[in-house]
Amino acid sequence: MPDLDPLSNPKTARWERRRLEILAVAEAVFGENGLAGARLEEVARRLGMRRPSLLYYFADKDALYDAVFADILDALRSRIEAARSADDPMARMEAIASAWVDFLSRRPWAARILLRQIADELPPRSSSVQTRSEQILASVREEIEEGVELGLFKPIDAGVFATAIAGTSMFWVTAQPVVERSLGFDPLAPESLERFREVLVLLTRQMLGAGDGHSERSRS
Amino acid sequence: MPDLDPLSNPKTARWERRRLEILAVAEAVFGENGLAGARLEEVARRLGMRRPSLLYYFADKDALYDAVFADILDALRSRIEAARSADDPMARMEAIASAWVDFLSRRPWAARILLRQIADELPPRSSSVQTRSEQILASVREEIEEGVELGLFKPIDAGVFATAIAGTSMFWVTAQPVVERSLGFDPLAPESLERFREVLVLLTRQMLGAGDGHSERSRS
DNA sequence: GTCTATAGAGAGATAGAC
DNA sequence: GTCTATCTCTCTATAGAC
Repeated sequence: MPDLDPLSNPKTARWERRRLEILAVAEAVFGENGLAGARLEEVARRLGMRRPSLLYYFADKDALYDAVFADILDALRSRIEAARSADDPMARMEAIASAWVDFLSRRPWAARILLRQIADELPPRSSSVQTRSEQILASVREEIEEGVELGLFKPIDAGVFATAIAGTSMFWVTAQPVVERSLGFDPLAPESLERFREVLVLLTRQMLGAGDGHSERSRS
Repeated sequence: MPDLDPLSNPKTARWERRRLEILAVAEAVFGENGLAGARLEEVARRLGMRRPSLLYYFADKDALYDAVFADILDALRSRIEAARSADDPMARMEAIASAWVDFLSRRPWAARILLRQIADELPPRSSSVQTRSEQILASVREEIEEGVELGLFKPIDAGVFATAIAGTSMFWVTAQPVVERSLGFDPLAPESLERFREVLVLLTRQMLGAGDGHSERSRS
């Protein structure tokens, strides 16, 4: 990330502001089209500037994408950390699950970018990105391990849990146009989101072992 | 789909065989790179032929992609239809959920292609593709509605259910490299898949309202 | 059917004026 | 800082020989 040098210069405030404007627009364009499909021309157009001007702020297309992605992960991480303030472990896990839906539904382009990142299977583009992803995963794992140690959670694999919550949420938010067309309702409407959040919380409790009150050893 | 004319010609058998070979390779290349990122050069290379030869079988890149996608949906649909043969409604729903994981885990490139298709938010590329998607969704909805009418299922929205099952499964299969690196296990290993399938079946029962044997009208 | 050769269209990146 | 002009590369698609 050659653009992150904290120059601590004069005029840096205006530069930083412009940078953030570009990031916001780029998030939408990358979200709509993916990295390969996105056009710098389109980013510039929406900002009312010309293509080469973008490259004054970001070294190249990849650097711009990396900055967008890092920004998404930072925001996500801070949401998740905030959700960890609840008192008991199960409430924390439910809050984490809710934080996911909240974040993704308010920032749907981010959901698409994350989804494509998974689908592209690429190793994270930069080590800073990798670090951020791992921090988020580590938080979730820590919470689960704590609950397990306290005897409150089933020893469910953290990977299974995180995949189920993250995958369902991302898919829910992202599938909006398809679902809306096929089934005649809008997954991002407040009622739909609320219903979905309930399902997700149920899913969380189910996976972690606290059902509706009855635990279940009756199967397996 | 200009390639689908059932010419019923002589020599058509060989032509059809070659077509299927190309489709299989193209599925992998599109799965790895996405539509925009895939290179026809790479498809041709893996087949030991040259780029223009591909265009003898498929009009252009988009037509090739559409054929790959249609093939995936056809295979998926026949799996799901097969899963509907079980006796009671809940067993059918569990079989459908299992069919998803089975299909996706055996055909991981298809999972990526489906995932990107969702992320790309595009209207289906051709009407035949749209028809196929809707048939699959309709099957799931029918099953749910039947169970609801019989009083066996909660009146859960079909969209919520399908999204949760499909999203979790696709994400599980696709996130393989990321999860493997971060958490130290392979989501496609048989044991992992089995564990995941159990979670998915639990999730199915939970969402549809049949817990561990106790149905609950106690809610709503 | 498959090839070589090539046309043609984008798109990213750079040079350099203002 | 932002622009115009342009270079260069990559990839698709076509023409036409064999």
